Amino acid sequence: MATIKEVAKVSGVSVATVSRVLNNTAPVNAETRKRIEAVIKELDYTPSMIARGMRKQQSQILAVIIPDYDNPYHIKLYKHIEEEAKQYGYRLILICMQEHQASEYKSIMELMTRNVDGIILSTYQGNKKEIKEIIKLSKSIPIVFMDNFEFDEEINAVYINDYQGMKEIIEHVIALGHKNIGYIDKIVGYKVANERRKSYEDTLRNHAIAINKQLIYAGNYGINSGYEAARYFMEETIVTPTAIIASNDAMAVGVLGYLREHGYDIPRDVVVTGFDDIYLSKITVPPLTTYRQPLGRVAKEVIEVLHNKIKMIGAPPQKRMIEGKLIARGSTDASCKEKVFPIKE
Amino acid sequence: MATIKEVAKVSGVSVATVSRVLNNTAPVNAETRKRIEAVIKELDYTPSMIARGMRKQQSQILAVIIPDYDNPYHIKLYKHIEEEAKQYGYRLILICMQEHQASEYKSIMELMTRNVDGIILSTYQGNKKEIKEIIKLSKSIPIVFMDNFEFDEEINAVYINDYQGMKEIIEHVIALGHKNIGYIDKIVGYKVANERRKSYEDTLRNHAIAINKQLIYAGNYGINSGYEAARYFMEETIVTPTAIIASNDAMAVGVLGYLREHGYDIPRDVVVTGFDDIYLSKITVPPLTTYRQPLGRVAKEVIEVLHNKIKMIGAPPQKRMIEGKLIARGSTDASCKEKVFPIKE
DNA sequence: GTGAAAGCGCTAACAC
DNA sequence: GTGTTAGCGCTTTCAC
Repeated sequence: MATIKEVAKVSGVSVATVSRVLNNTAPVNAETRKRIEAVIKELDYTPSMIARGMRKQQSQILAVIIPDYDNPYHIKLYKHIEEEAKQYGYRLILICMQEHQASEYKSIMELMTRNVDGIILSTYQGNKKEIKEIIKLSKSIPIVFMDNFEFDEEINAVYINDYQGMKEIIEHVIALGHKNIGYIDKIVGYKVANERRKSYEDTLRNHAIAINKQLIYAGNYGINSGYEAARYFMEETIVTPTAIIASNDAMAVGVLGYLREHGYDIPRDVVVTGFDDIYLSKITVPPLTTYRQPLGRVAKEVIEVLHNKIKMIGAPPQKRMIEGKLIARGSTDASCKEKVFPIKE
Repeated sequence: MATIKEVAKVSGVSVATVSRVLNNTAPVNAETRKRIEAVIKELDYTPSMIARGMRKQQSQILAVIIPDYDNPYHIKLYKHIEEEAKQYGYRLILICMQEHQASEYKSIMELMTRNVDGIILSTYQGNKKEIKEIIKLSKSIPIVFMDNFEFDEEINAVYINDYQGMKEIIEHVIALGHKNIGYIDKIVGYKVANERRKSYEDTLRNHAIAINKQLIYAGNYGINSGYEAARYFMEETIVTPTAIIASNDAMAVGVLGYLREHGYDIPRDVVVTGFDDIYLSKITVPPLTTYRQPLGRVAKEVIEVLHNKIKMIGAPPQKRMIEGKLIARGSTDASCKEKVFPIKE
């Protein structure tokens, strides 16, 4: 790999001048510029990002921290973030907490030693104490939270209107005539889980349906825990629900798995809903009613907020909430004949 | 972030000595070492990987290039690679070609400017000419190929025994009494596609079944193209196949989607098989017969080969082939009552 | 066993 | 409009 020095030598100028044409940071004689550009092409020179990063104390790399590779939701989010980040010239490091002994805090520290320019934190794993630490860290490195935060903290955050989303789902199910509505939660609830859960309870109450604690099951956002939840609802509760609301799609897939395995007809015997609208929700049998998160939009906001923060070190913290959309499919509505294939996006 | 200089100052030694205790690169007086270690802890100092990288001309970062985020196969592979890479202290950059206008070649060049230590190339996108270029690049940067190569090239490669895998699948289907066996290929065939296709043809021939070109459909490894293939087989071919062999799981999912949509009973009317054993293949209705790739093992070999190459710059190229395993499920065998949930791994 | 100093490839003052 | 130079944080000779 050629260096700036070689380019300078071959062009018969100083490295400063080469740097100037590279960065367009000061006027350069047109002739000289042309000559240098020719040499650059000739030597196939590309500036070392690492040296540049060393000098500028930044790397043009962002890190995305997610809790789980198996949930297509996170991968889809990552995909959109990557696409958006590219526009600004960032590369991404993907970190999954699931695998790591290390805490999110530790990971962020390590990322800082790599001069990562910013961090997108889309996890729901940390404990309160660690979140506090991370919020402190966010004074020294730009971080956008996508979960794991309280509204009153001074942080950057981009998130879906979970409350509204769950409200629409519950009202959809109530409108179908259901009263015994099981709910699958996430065990340790941070923002996402809290909002959805609160919405479930409020909406039931608003429709004069009493909340039955027995119809709330603590899952973990994985397929298996949805399966387990369905088993619990069908085999162990006093009142068997006729509707099962999973607080994400992956768990709903597990619910469908159990119900199918045990001969239930969906939606006749039981209706099922998810949340997120990952592509899985289209290929299940029947396809899943869910709440669509516009992840393209989310990613756009995330990168915008992060980039602002990176450019203007003192930029005020931003919180942006994004609306999703109820998607009714066969798991609640037998008459729904939405054409599933070809799957778009 | 504290620097080595501050540590040196506070400890009352030179940066060289601090560096020595950091890297254990020369004997240091026990007392001095202890003092320095205390200061390191006190200042919460961690060496800047970027400065270290600058100096040592390496970054402890590997890049993984995959063709597609939507196929869980690649994500699962990435997951295993990350886990393995961690043992050696590497971080990973994930690049998906699908999104990028840029070619694989361009991406690799860019990666080089970031001092990436090595590259894992698990794509099937490039054209012959570009592959040649990349093979040239592999002289200057360690690359492990997982597809897109010819056996006789002087490169590092880790791959599944695709030929054997497809052979087992086809023989399984033949044993079930099928003779009209449709096959869904990948359009531009590099190694993976070539091997599977060749195996399909050879195995048919070995069992005295004539190859019917009309029963071979060119897909693209995506769910939708499987759907399209099934439509083609069921609506357009003269002989309608009673078995559909998809050369990966994602396409098989699409096949199942079409067949279900049109009221076929699987496996009674048509049997379907995939390849890879991604988790999707367990949650389809019915679960999918497929060939399991031991990706943990694959990742281990990949990192081993790559790391050797990074450590010993002149290390001879290595090719490692790994065996998979036929997994028969409900899509070929109605009697198969494999318990799907909870999904393991 | 330890320190001084060069240098990795680049950018940005500062001179001219 | 261009060159010289310092320095980003680290490792690694080379002296002592």
